[in-house]
Amino acid sequence: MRHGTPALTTTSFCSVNTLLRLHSLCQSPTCPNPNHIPNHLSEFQQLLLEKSRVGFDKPDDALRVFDKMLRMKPLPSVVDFTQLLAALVKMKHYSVAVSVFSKMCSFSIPVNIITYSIVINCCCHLKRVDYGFTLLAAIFKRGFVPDVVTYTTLLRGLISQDKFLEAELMFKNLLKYNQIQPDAAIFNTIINGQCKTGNTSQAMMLLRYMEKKGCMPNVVNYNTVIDSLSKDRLVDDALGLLAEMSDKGIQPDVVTYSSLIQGLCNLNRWDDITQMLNDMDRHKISPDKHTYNILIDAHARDGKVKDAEYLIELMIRRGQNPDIVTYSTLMDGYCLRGEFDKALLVLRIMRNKGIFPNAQTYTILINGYCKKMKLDTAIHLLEEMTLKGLTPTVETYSTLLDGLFRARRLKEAHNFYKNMLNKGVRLNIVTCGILLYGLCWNGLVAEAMTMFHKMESCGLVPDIHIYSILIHGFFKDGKVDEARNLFHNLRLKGLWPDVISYNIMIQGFCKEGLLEEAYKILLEMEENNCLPDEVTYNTLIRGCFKNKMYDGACVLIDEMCAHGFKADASTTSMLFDLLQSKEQDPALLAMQKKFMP
DNA sequence: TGAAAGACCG
Repeated sequence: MRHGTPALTTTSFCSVNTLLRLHSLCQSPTCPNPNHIPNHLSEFQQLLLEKSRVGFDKPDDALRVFDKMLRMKPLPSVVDFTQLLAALVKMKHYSVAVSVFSKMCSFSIPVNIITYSIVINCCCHLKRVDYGFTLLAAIFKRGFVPDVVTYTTLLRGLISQDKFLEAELMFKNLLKYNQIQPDAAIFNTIINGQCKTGNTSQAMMLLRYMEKKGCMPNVVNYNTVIDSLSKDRLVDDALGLLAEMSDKGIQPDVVTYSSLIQGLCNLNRWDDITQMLNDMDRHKISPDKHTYNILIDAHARDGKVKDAEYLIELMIRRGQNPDIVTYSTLMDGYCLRGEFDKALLVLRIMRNKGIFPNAQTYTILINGYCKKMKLDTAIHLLEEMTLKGLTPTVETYSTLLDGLFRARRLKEAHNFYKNMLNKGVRLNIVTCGILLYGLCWNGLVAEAMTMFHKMESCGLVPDIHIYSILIHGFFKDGKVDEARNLFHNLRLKGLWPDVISYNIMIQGFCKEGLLEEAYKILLEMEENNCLPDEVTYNTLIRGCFKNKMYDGACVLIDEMCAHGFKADASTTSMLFDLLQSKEQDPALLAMQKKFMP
């Protein structure tokens, strides 16, 4: 079997890669003299260099280089042509790369497996993994042998198009039929796919498996799993993997620590975060832009905008430039506090720094105004962003739709929704959730059900959150049987209730005075390994109060405290009112002793 | 030989 075509050798051609390196060097601020052109280059090379200096980022320039290459004698090597393709890929001009490749084929320019792999990668980025497989067929037909990179690229393409199961099967077959010697990268592609499809535990198993197969996991493999565990709020498991890494002599890097810090931020474990930062310092790993952005986000979300501002100063002092994410995150923090003047100031600062707000930045701002019920300003911002040539995303429309529904501006919401469909915005599960919630919130449960069936027929698979919204809607409408049915059918749909849906059931039953059924839900949660949270207990306790079941409330309060939860504001005030009243129940008196010594 | 694939931020 041949391994590619022998390269045509040439010494006269200044490689595209070299050009690009020069190009980026000339663009970097540290370049001593951007106009300096070495004089030992040929006229043609200087021309190329000139081109690259003014900007090789227009695909036209690359095409001109390609035409020049075609006319050269001897013809540049397969490596040179491949480098041109790689350069186009680096600039994300995937479709141009594909057309250059097809031209190469029509001119019978030699190509090899690397050339093919690059083009397959382009197809995958263009969301046409099917073309990628057509190319794989061409590879076989021409007698080339796909290597592990070719397959990794295809697997990634499948996964990026939500075909993870196909990717997994293909990977298994590649191993089974010994088509590749798997490396850490291809394992990571699958591990990452499992993580992103919510199967972190399987990812962990694959991490173990690769080791058994003699492919030592590296820091990237660990980072992938650590990140996923952190996102699943299983930071302690992630910390366990960190310890394991050091046992195995695998050095953690800034990505490892950033993921862990992210996980700890979500749990507000500030002491542990400090310890991680100290650990990094000890290991001489400096926080990078991502790390700072994570910390800034955590502080901003927690309302600590002053600390967030300080962190931005700190990152600048440490040589990390704040980017659009940094500023957008800070803006989000201001919006959360309703400090819109400051949010708008950030927008101005960004522009002054030459960082232009994108659709997501506007969406954050629009979301902020919607959450504070300033719908008209939000709508105005939508117009502004469109005028600036930014295309609102499905998230932009969704947040506005949510605002309109909550403000009970139904007619506008309806028009807005139609408008959004006309613009060709593809609905996702989150938007559907917003629509269903909005309809239920306005007492339109029947419309919500119609919409629900419509979304199912469109191929959107409702998740537990969607069902929770509908169940909540039914309860709100007093339709207990419908709510109960929907809940009991969850298992038939292959879904497990989560703590939120259980809480909705408990709240619904309590509202209807069905305390026994509510309590049964609590038991069911424990059976299904879904631990009750503070909301669960508070809801049930308030239900007991309302139905004068003070003994039950007493027991539940003890149980809640034993789990480390506290009575929330509404439970406390309800208890306070009860104690003020004339009722003299022994259990009430006992509670009084407990709470008000 | 080279040139291609994998992890972290709104």
